[in-house]
Amino acid sequence: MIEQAENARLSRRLATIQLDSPVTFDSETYHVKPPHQDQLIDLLRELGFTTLLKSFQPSFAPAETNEVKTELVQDEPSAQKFVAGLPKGGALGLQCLLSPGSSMQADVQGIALSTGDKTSFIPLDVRTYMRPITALLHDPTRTKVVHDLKATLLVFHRIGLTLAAPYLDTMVADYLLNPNRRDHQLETIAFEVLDHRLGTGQKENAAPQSLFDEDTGSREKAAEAASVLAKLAPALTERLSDQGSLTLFTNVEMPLVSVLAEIERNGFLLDVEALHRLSKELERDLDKMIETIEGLAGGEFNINSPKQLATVLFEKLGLRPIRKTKTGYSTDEDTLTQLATQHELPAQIVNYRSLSKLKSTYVDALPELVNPETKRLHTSLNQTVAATGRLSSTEPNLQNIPVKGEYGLRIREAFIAPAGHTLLCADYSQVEPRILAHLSQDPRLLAVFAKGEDIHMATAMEIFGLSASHITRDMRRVAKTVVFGIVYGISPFGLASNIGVSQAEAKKYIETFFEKFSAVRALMDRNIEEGKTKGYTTTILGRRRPIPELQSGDPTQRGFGERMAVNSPIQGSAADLIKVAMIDVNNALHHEMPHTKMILQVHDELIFEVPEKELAEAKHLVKTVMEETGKKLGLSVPLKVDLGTGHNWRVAHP
DNA sequence: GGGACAAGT
DNA sequence: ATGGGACTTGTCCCA
Repeated sequence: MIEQAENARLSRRLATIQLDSPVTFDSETYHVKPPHQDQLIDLLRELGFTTLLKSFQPSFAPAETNEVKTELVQDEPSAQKFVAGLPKGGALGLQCLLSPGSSMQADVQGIALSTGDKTSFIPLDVRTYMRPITALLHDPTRTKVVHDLKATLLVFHRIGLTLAAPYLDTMVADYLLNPNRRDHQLETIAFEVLDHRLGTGQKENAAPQSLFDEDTGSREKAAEAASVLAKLAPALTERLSDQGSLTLFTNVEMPLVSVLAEIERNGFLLDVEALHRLSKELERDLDKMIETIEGLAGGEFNINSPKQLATVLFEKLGLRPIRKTKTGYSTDEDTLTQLATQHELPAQIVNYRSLSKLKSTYVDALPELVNPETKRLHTSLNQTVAATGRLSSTEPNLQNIPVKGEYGLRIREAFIAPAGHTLLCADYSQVEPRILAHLSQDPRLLAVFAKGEDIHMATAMEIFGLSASHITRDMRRVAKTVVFGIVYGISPFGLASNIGVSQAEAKKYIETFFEKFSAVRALMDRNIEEGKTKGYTTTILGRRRPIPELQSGDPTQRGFGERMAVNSPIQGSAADLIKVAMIDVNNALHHEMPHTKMILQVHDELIFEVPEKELAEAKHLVKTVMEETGKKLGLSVPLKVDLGTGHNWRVAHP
């Protein structure tokens, strides 16, 4: 509308202007036309513009309806009739209908079950008719197809229901098929795989039907989802099989789901009182620091605002900016450390920032997340976020609890074991370098690990060409950083800024490393080459990661892609490995020591809560099973697990 | 809602 | 002339 008025105005104006060049103006050309629906939807989905996609979806609602014919089951005979009428075995779609509210507190109002052509909805207010249904939920010949299985398992557990394997979680399946995507919603998958527009089945303001007397729309929606789930199963299975990920999916990712649910349910005990005391202490320290800082700055300002800080540093105090961000001058730690030579203020800011971070993110935030019923901290371990195959942790993120600095360690101290129990931390020692050795088959690296030598010492000896007795702590530190850099896809610049040497010096280290461990260079070249020709990289268990950046014309983008191509197989294989270990350890614990509970995974580390009496036994079991995982997966190097124990995470950390 | 920054592996 | 380590999540500021 606005465009039209604008166009008309413009046409009139142009008509009054004498033009020298023969430009024709046709205002029609400038009219905004409706988008090319299908192309737009495809593009938005490909780019992961979920919110935009949703905003477009309603206007594209197709004329046809996806309504699913559904039986309502609310007594034993009808339950029996439904179950008896189902074809034997195969996929059973399951969708819970939750009461409104957060997933942790929500109640199950009912469940929809479907084989694809037969669908039923079972309200869960009365339980007398549940027997045939629970038999169905435990039928080992039926694959339970669920979207976000972990959430379903958690909710089921709360209401005393169980769901037996085998499972097919469509969310996780889609993650293995498209690990770069952030969005793995059922709606998106259904549309892409089945061309089915979910949620269009129910009409707006549908009149209540006699069959579904309450909340008709939601019940229909659950039924439709269940039916779609059943239909997705064969298609997703085929896709996974085609890309060589079906074994990973079936033998690792699916069994892992219930392990993760269990970890989340177990939770971590937190010493809230200790954190409260720490908070007071930090507050005092921070107040003092604010005074000092404002004294040095010559006035009040918001230290938490990088923008205001930049004004103080670079305008008021006239310090020379080191580098720019998109929006202004950078004030990150690296910059401030450099500025520290010119003025007292920057060092104070660095200090203030680190304490302020600890206080707001951990000390004050963690107690708020303690579940009032269990009195414990229940993180969410997400299986479908990290593109490399790692897990991620949210609400709270327990994978980035501080480990450095006095205050950082005091925070770890607040993660405790209950009376009569102790924490057991089991840490894979240098998994990534070991995987590097395995993937590259570099003879020197293999030898180092076979002999159980110190990898960083060994590389230091090679890089500097010295015998063990001549390697200083600093040389070992440099070697360690070089190995890390190699794993991440190194550049001389990155390494140089990391170890504080010149770029030329860093380049020399890298070159020497590659001379001594030439199979490692060959591996990287191979990873990049494979990424370029196939479009994706793979891990030891066949996990894929597409790297479209490798095809980019932009050298920066391509460089980025090359580093991902180097890092993803290593980081991803490490993720594969620990996932297998988690499943095996959990199984062993269930069989042999049911009172020892796994309570967290932090990428290469597993944490357990153990009754003190079982500690010796648990240590042995955990270490053995974790180290056996390497042999099980055919690794060319032994795996080493370090153990630590104690009543809090600080002392238990190896 | 995006950017800057900082915490972890 | 400037920029090149991977993967995350949470907090804060600011438009």
